[in-house]
Amino acid sequence: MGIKKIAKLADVSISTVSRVINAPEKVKEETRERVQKIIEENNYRPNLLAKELLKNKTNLIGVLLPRIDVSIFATAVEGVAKTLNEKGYNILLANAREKVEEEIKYFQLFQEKRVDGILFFTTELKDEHIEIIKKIDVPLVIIGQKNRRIDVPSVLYDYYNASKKAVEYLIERGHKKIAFLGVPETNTYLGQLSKEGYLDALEENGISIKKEYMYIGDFAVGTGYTAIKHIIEKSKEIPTAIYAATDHLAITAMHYLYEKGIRVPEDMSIVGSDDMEISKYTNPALTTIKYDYFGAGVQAANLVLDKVEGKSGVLKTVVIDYTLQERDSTKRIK
Amino acid sequence: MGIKKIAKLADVSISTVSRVINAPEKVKEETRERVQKIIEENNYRPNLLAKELLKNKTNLIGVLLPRIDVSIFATAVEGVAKTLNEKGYNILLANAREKVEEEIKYFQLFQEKRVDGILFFTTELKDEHIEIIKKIDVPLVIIGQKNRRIDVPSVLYDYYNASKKAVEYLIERGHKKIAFLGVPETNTYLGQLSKEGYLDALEENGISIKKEYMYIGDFAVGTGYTAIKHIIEKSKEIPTAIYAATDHLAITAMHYLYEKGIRVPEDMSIVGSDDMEISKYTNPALTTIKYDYFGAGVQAANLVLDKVEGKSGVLKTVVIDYTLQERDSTKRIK
DNA sequence: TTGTAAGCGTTATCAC
DNA sequence: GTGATAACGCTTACAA
Repeated sequence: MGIKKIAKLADVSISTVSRVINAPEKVKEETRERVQKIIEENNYRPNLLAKELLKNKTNLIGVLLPRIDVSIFATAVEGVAKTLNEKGYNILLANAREKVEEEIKYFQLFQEKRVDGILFFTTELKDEHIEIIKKIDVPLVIIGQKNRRIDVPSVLYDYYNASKKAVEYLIERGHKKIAFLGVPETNTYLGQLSKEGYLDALEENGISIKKEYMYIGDFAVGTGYTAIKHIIEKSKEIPTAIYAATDHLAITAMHYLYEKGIRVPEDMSIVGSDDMEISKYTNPALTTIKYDYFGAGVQAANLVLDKVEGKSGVLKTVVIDYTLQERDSTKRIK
Repeated sequence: MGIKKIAKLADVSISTVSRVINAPEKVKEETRERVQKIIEENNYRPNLLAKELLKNKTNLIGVLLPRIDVSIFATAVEGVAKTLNEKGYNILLANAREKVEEEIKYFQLFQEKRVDGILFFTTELKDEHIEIIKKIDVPLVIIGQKNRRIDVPSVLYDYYNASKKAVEYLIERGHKKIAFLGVPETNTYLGQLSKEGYLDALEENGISIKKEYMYIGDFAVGTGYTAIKHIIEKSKEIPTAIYAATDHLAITAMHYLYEKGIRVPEDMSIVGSDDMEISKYTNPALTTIKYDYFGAGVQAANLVLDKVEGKSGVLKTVVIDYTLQERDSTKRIK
């Protein structure tokens, strides 16, 4: 029992205690001090549940993501956390471990816990998602995907242009035999767009596309190793350059090249995508596309707060910019 | 308005609606189905705030950590999340961005939000922490530190023995000139213990300690680079091996060696500590100490749940084991 | 099998 | 300045 106990001890009504906490200026100094003292002596903390129930406002944002131990999500959440906390909101973290049923479960939970808004990080939008999202009337922002069947603000990465630019960068340096290490296309935005960027860059430069230079792996860390091994073993002509859709792919591919004595960048150029913290320190340092994941988190948080706080004219889709970080993993040839 | 609306629409009392949700077997099938249908038609979700207020139980665990975008924390949180979710608990995430005031603020918030338990990940226990922790009567588990002034269950990593073992491993391979790349000692457990392990290993093997072989950096990613640069430039005799207290230190040190044309392991052996996902793919693959961070999260979650659910005989301190992952970054000499 | 009503800990309205 | 009281949306005796 909280405020009632304090009221009794201080010999005032609960309204006065409430005022001491929320509007101290409305209470006579003497009373205020007496009540304040008792609050501190008893280490009293107001029960926010009661307040939240009454006000129908929790200052809680549900953050749903596939995994937290993947740096692109962790970094974005860092941006989310900073932004939300500055504005007095907190995070209900839901780690769905890449299971759709878990995600659905969490959408229910978010509603029952009466979160003020939802940030949904995902690599895939399935029918089940669409269906439940249509029903939810809590402010929602999706990060990493977009679907025309639902009208929800999104934060997206410019994977298409980034990939195209990365491949053009290699082409400008004389490369024509360029391998592509990708991720599954179920992941519309990264999987599909990075592949399209690669294909269009080749096409626009009059380079014919070779299926044997393309390998679609998954998100497991070691995939790049398998991918480039496969390409090198199966190709008649070994490529002179690699474009990898993630830095994990690039770094683990480099490890295979190292094992085989294929030197980077002398024998093989490589461009990654992500710019993980560690990519600056690979040997050689990896040239890669840098996305502002932290900034994406900040923007997503701001988008959802705008909706929560009823600001009109909310921007619907934010596209996160990219930059090419030139380092030492590519070489000009011919 | 929730349950009341449903009750009216179904022409039953709110208790019946409540029963349909919580104890359907107590309701006549016919009534149950009618109510259920109306619940679904209206997409009704019970308000957990009301229930939590009444029951004084939120099934929420406050997770306080310095940063989420550091793999050792993110991995541990993955373990925490899995364990908590399996048992029906959720995470209120508090990212304190390494500021003590923020941490204090979150301890307050946790109390006001009536979390059932708290998981406190930290690299440092200051007086302010001790003070507030003494006052809190919510079940609490500390991960990464221990202080004899407070009697709180802890999950610790066996940094001392792990470091000693890593250094002994180098000594067994003929190394006597071994550099140490450390982290600040304010971080009792990692900073101090890893240094002590290093010093004791040398001492017990009759190797004299050289100050010039030791460099205490910080947690920034690039520190290893600066550290080994400093040691190599200032030492009369260049060391033949390095033990680094984190993989970040090790990997960025390797990058410096690469730039200088110092070959690993031919000219310099190196052992790290953490076994990050990527460490298997450095060139050469990094020999390092592996800690089970995921398991630490699981154990911490279980500890706090045991306290929350009032199980007696709670284990007070859990020490997380380590293993040495032998890979290709060390060489036997002489 | 179902309904009534008290109570969880607050805030807010209105009176004194 | 201060106090009584209704209300927030639920669960749970207890009564019917």
